Amino acid sequence: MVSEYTQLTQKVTDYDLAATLSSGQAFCWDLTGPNEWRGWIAGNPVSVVRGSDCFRLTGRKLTRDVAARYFQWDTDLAALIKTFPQDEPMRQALAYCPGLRLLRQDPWETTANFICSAMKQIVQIKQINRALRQRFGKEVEPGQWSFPDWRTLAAASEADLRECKLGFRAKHLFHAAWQLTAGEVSLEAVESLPTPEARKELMKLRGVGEKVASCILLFAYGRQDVFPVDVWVRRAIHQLYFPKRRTFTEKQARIFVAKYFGPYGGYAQQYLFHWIRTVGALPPSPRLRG
DNA sequence: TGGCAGGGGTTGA
DNA sequence: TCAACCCCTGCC
Repeated sequence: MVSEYTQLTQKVTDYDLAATLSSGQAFCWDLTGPNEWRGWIAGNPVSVVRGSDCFRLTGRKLTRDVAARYFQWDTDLAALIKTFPQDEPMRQALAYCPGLRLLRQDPWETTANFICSAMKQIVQIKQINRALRQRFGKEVEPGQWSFPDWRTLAAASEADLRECKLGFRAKHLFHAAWQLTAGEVSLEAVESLPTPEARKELMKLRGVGEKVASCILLFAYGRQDVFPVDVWVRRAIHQLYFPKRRTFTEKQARIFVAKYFGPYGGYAQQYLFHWIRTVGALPPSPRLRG
C-alpha cells in the first residue's frame, strides 16, 4: 500500500495556493495544517504543503504530469495578466491577490459540483461534495472517499441524493448522471468541441444552464476566455463599470464581459470575483445593509 | 430561541 | 418573464 504513494517537490512562483483552493472553483480541499491542504486529484487523495518557493505533494498514484495538469503551475501568469484590461478595478483585484490561479479539474466532478451550486454558498457546496463522497464514493483510505462516478449516482435514486442535502438539485444531478450513463451527452466529446458547441453539449444536461456550463468550461476544460456571469459578477460589473446605470441585467453583463476582458477573461473574472467576495469591495446586499 | 428572508441557478409554463 | 424549487445561514 505504501508503495502506491509518491512524493513530489515542485518549484513554483506567483502561486497563491490558499486563494486558489478556496476561491470557489474547487470544493474538495480542506486546510489541515499550517500551509497544508488535503484534497483530491484524479480520484486519489493528495496533500499539498506550500513551502516558501515550492509545493511538496504526497499522493496516491500521483505523477508529476497529473499534478501539473491539475495545478497548472506551468502557466505563464505574467504574460496572461498583461492581456487584462488596464483599469482601476482590475489593478486592485490583481494587487489584492497576485498569485491566484485557475485549476484544471475533472469534468464530471466539476459538472456535479456546479449543478449542486445553484443558490448555494461555497461552504454548503463543500458539505454536499463531502456527503456525496461518503454516501456513494469508494473508501480508498480509511475515512477518505473518492467522488462517485455518474453510473453510481444514476444507479441510486433521487431520494438517496436528497439525503446529501441537495434539495431540488437532487433531481437535476440524478437526471444528469442518468443522461451520461445513457450516452445522451459525452463529457469526453466536449474536450474537442469549439467552445460554443461545447457549451451546447453541456447544456443538454439537466441542471446545467448558461452559468453552470461556463463554470465547467472554465474550471475543467481550460477554456480561459469563458467568463461566468452570476449575480455577484453582475452586481460587480454594474457597480464597478456602470455605476450610473439604474439597472443592469445579466444579459448586458454577459455582452460586456465577452468583449471587454479579452482572451483570458475567465482568469480576469476569477481575480475580480475573489477580490469582491473576500474584501467586500462592493456595498453589501440589501439584506446585509445596516 | 425561533421565525423569517434570501441566496454564486435552472426549469417550465 | 417569472414563480417554484430545498435547505442552510444569519439577522432580528
